Amino acid sequence: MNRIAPTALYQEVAERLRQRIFAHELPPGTWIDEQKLAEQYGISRTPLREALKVLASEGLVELKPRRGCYVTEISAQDINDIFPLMAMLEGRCAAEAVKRAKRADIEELKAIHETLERSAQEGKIETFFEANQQFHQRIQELAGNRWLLTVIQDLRKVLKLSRMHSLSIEGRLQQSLEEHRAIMAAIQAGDAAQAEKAMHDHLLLGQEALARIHDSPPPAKAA
Amino acid sequence: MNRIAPTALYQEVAERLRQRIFAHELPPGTWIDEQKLAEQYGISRTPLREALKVLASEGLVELKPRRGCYVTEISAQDINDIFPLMAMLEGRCAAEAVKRAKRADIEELKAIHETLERSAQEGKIETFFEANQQFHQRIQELAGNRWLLTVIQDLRKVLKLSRMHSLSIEGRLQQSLEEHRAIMAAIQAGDAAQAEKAMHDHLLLGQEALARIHDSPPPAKAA
DNA sequence: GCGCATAATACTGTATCCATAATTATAGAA
DNA sequence: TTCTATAATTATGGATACAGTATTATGCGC
Repeated sequence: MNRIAPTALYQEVAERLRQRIFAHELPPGTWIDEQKLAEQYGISRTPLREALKVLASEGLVELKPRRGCYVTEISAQDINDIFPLMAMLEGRCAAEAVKRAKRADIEELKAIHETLERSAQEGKIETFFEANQQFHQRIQELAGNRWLLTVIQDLRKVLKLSRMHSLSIEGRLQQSLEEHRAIMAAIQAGDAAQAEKAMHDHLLLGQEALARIHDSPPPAKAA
Repeated sequence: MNRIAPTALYQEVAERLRQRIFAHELPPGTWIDEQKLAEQYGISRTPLREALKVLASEGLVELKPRRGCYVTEISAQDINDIFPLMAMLEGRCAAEAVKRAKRADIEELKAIHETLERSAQEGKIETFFEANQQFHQRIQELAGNRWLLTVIQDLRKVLKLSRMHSLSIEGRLQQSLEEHRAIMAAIQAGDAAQAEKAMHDHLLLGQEALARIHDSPPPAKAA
């Protein structure tokens, strides 16, 4: 009698596949074996195929007619296209958020930011990532534009295809923290233009760090 | 032996449904009867359902579990969310296009613009719409950012759910033409910032016109 | 006469089955 | 030994059949 979550099977499957793709358990370029997967999940191919259609619309997989389904391989060009776009979009979010945020909203953001500071100091990478994600998402929600939110989330899904995405933060934790402070300060000051710029630059600096990593492969461990 | 276009059935079906939705032959809110449609197209429900999954990802229909599929009803709020977003995105396109355009590209744009002028003068609405569409699309392509293009096209699909979309141009043909002249002039002058602003304003003025139409229903005919 | 409950109908969601096309392997010829 | 052609195997795409749930209509009780 599960009244909530009347979610269809194909949606469940789509979500599970998303997680596996983001975790690079299914790396870019991988061929997706429908029969094996269906068997593995204990379902028929029908809902699985419907799930793949959804993932294809999201750009996570590519459906080649009569050739099967492959996890999308994202190019350096794609990364270079998406980051400036995200910088513009998230920048806009920050500006709108400042304009619309109530006192309580800012307090909430501040609390998330402090979690970020704390987890950075204590070296809790996992918590840091989570708080970082929350911080950005909360700002996007505060902007109050459903479609702006949708577009950003769609693009972020594509970015997650690249495992570098997370490395771009990990390698520059202190730097990232500084940028977050600037964003937070602008929001608290109610300065929309400054918040927009700070967020915009934050994203672009992330892209630059990522480009540096890309040039010199192993970032910290044995060279 | 059709070597090209090995397009799957579900894609064909998706495209036909898109056209019917955009033409308001299937108005927003309509329930989509899978069995009837499948019979009508002479296909089984399987590819039809796959097509519906794709349209749902595009936001053109809504899939309510165990309740069926309905054409998305777009709200005034959605319109107000999307237009400023499009203004920003198409503005960016214009700026990027100016930076990247070669001599020949500008000539091509100019040719399209002249078709626009001519069809406006001769009152050929259909041609005008087509040239208008081409003008915007060419600029977006010149920007050379695959993801920027994708995002804009996705949002435009949603806008097309509202039949007002076209009215917002028709009611202010001369005005729209003026704005296009400003855009074209900035591009020819190689002024990226000015092109961005002109394109941005062009979109926002379209939104305003649309809002005015919305307030006073019949725009030209008997009041 | 109105409201609620139960039953019947119809549609969605899933599974199984079949046909077609692609890929791979094997055999034969150069 | 290598390349090509043909055949076989395998996977994708589509159709049909079945099960479960929601909605609606009808009948009974208050």
